[in-house]
Amino acid sequence: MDYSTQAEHMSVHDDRECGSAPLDGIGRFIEQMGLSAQKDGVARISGRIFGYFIVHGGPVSFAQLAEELQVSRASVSTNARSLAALGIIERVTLPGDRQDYYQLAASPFLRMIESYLIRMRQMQEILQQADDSIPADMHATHARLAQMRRFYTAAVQANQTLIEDLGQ
Amino acid sequence: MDYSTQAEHMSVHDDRECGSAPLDGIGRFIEQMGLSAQKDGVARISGRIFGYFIVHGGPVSFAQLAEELQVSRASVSTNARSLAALGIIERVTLPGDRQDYYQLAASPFLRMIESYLIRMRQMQEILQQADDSIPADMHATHARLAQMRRFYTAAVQANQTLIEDLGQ
DNA sequence: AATCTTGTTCAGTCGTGACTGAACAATCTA
DNA sequence: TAGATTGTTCAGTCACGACTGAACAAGATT
Repeated sequence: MDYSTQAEHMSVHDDRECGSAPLDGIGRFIEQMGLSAQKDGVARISGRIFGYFIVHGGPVSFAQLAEELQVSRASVSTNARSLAALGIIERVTLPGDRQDYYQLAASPFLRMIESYLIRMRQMQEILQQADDSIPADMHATHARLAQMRRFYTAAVQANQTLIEDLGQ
Repeated sequence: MDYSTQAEHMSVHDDRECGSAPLDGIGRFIEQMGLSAQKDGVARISGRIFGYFIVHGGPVSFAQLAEELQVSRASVSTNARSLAALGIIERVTLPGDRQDYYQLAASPFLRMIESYLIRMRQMQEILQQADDSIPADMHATHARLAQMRRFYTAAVQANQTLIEDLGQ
C-alpha cells in the first residue's frame, strides 16, 4: 500500500504477501478513519476514502483510488458515490480525460453535520408518531417523550448554530 | 409481544405463530428505537431496551425485560449492562427482592451526549497523531487536518454548551 | 445436603451487509 | 467493424458481530 502519489515510491515493496504491511503515519490515519467510520455504522471503505481525501485533497482518478486503497472498482464505485451523495466528496471531470475524478468537497464537515441533522429530524418524526399513537392517559410516558423531544429540539438547534459558527 | 404491564392484557393473543404481530403505537415505537440504534452502530436490542424504558420508566425486573422484549436473558444481561455503563439506565435493588431491576437514569440524554463527546475526543486524538507523524512538508494535508481539527473543537464546544443548556 | 432462583459467561449459530468478480453498458479509438 | 477503456450493476461470498442456549457461579431456601 502506497499512499503517496510520487512515482518513485510506487512499487518499492510491492510484491510482498498480502498481510500486515507496516503502516506509516498516513496509512495509519487512513485506517483509523476506516475504523472510526465502522463504529458509526458506515462502511469501512467509505471512511478510508474520506481519510484518503483528507490526505490528498486534489482530484484523484477512480482507478487510482481503487489501486491505492487496494479495493475493487466495484467498492470504489459504490462508496465514492455514496460519499458524493452526502456532499463530502464531489465528482469532477478533467478536460480531455474520460475517467471520473473525485475531490474533497468544499466544506465536508458541514455536510456531515447536515446528515446528522437529517437523522435527528427522523428521530423527531418517530417521537411525533409515538406521541400521537400512545394512549393519552399514560402521563409518565408522555412526559418522558416530551423530555426526549426537548432534547432533540435543542440538539438540532445546537447543530444549526454550529454550522453557522463554522462559517460559510 | 405485550408491552403494557397490565395483567389483563398479558396473554390475549399469546399462542400465535412467532411472526409479524401487528404492533400498536408502543410496540412500534420500541421497534423504531431498535432500528434507529442499529443505524448508529449500536445493537438493536440496546435500542429496544432504551425504548422500553422511555415507555416504562420505572424499575423493571431483569426477567420481565427478557420476557416482554422476547429476547434471551443473555442478551438482556449484555445489553442492559452496556446501557448502564453508558449511564442511560441504572441498576436498582428492591428491598427483599433478589432480582435485578433497572430504571431509566435521571438524564439519559445528557449521558448520550457525553458518549458522543468521548468519540469526538478520540477523533481529536487520532488527528493529533496524524499531525505529528505526517511529514511537515505536506502543507496542504496539514491544512486540511487543521480544518478538521477546528471542526471537532467546535463540535465538542457546541455539545458541551448543549449539556449546559439542557439544565442540571 | 439437595434444589431452586438469578445473573453472567462462553462457544456456537445465524443474518446482515460489506466487498468482490464478472457481466454489462457506454464511449472512445483504430 | 472490432477492440480498448471506464464505470455500474448484480449475484455470490465472506466476515463480523448480535443473539442464543447451555453451562456455570453465587446465593437463597428447604
